[in-house]
Amino acid sequence: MLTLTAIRTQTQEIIERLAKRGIDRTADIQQILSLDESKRAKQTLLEQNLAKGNVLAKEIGDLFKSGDKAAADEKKAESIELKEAAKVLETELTEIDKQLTQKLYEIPNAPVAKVVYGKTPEENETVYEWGVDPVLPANAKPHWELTSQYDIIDFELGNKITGAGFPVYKGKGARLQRALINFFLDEAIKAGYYEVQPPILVNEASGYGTGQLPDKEGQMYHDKADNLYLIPTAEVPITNIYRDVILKEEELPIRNVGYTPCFRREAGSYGAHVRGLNRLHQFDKVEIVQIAHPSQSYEILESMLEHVKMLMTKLGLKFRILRLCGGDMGFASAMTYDFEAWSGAQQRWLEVSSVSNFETFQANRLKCRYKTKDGKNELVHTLNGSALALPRIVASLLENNQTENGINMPECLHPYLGFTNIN
RNA sequence: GGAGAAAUGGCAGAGCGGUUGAAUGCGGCAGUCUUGAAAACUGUUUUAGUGUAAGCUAACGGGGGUUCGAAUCCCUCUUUCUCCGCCA
Repeated sequence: MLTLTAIRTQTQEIIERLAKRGIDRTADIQQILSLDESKRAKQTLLEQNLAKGNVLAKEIGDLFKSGDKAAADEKKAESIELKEAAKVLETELTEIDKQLTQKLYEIPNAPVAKVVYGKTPEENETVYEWGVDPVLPANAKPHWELTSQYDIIDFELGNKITGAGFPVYKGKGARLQRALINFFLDEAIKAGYYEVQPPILVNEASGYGTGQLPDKEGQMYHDKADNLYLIPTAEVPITNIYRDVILKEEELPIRNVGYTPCFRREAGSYGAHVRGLNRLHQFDKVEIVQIAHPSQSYEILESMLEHVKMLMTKLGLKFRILRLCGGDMGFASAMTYDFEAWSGAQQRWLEVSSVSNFETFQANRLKCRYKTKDGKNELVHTLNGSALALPRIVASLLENNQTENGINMPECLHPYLGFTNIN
């Protein structure tokens, strides 16, 4: 969530930046400011009351020691009165605070200067493009036909075992998954990331920490018996490692990478554009996460883009990078770049990675700070990106590399695959 | 899953109803000494809110309660440890 300090000191700027998402939050911001004001007023009253109570309690203690019971009892009565008043104040304060927090949770992050105004994906800016159109055979097929032709991914079998969106990877299909995961992890480690293997179920606090809750409650699978959520991305557990943590300034930046399966309910999406691997309920992803000094976070965002670019280039997939417009950005992000791979047979771009800087938005909820040299605690910036998500990479690889004699695998995967061609 | 014990500052570890934000040790930081370092000695060392500041308030795993007053008593949840059971 946005910090109260920012809302208080840069009110107008925040409103203008939020407007880039195509929303007007002026009224909400004003309400937050007035709630904040009445909260502080109430708090001052309560604290004055408590201070009096503390003095009284001490006096009563002293009177008891000196044996002056009558005087002590008199003060006791006064103390009880104070306490009742305090109880009322406290209830009021809690109520105001609840409203304030609720309001703060509802405000998305404010896009930074570079982000353009826009409401739809069409308004995203293309900032980079690489690769050439694949040359496909005359009867080129979309991946969902290729996967059944070569029997490497079985959607029907997944339907039987679990349901739609839970495919079974078979034979070379399964090995391709494993190869990609290992390739992505190894490349990240080479680039200086530290591998972690986090839990794939998280508690409620973690969901709030990275902003999935309360915003995207319905998008996560929820185990009600134990109140745990299946992660929609490794970002959640990996970033939450740093919840309630105060880091040393020299520890920054922290660079973590992790592979996990990801689970998304994707409620309400149907149709041809979500066919095959285009949208799944369970998929695999290697995620890079950085905890950064605020002065370095945009430099780091660039370096993360470079890393993903390198992966795409090695895989030989034609791709482009979009800087998302305000309206297309995720709730918690201050700036996001999407990578899209070209899908030759579908003749469309498929989103394969999303790299974002959240600035202090997550850190504020997580209470992740670093200690400056003069001993002050400041919020860190958090960043993350897919490097990469598998299904659409697989879709593009299969479609773009299909030939009359099978599907050729890119060279970078050969050592991981143990074969060079799916036929 | 059953039985028992426990949870205190960066760490170890006292305190078990009267001022305790918390003894002591270690670690960290600053200084004295030293050519420098070590040792020794001295000082300092949690966080959040509020306030221009002095200060005030809150926090001893989380939540609730008893009391004029709770780290200390009670309830509850969570976690950890020991023993038993089960088990990849």
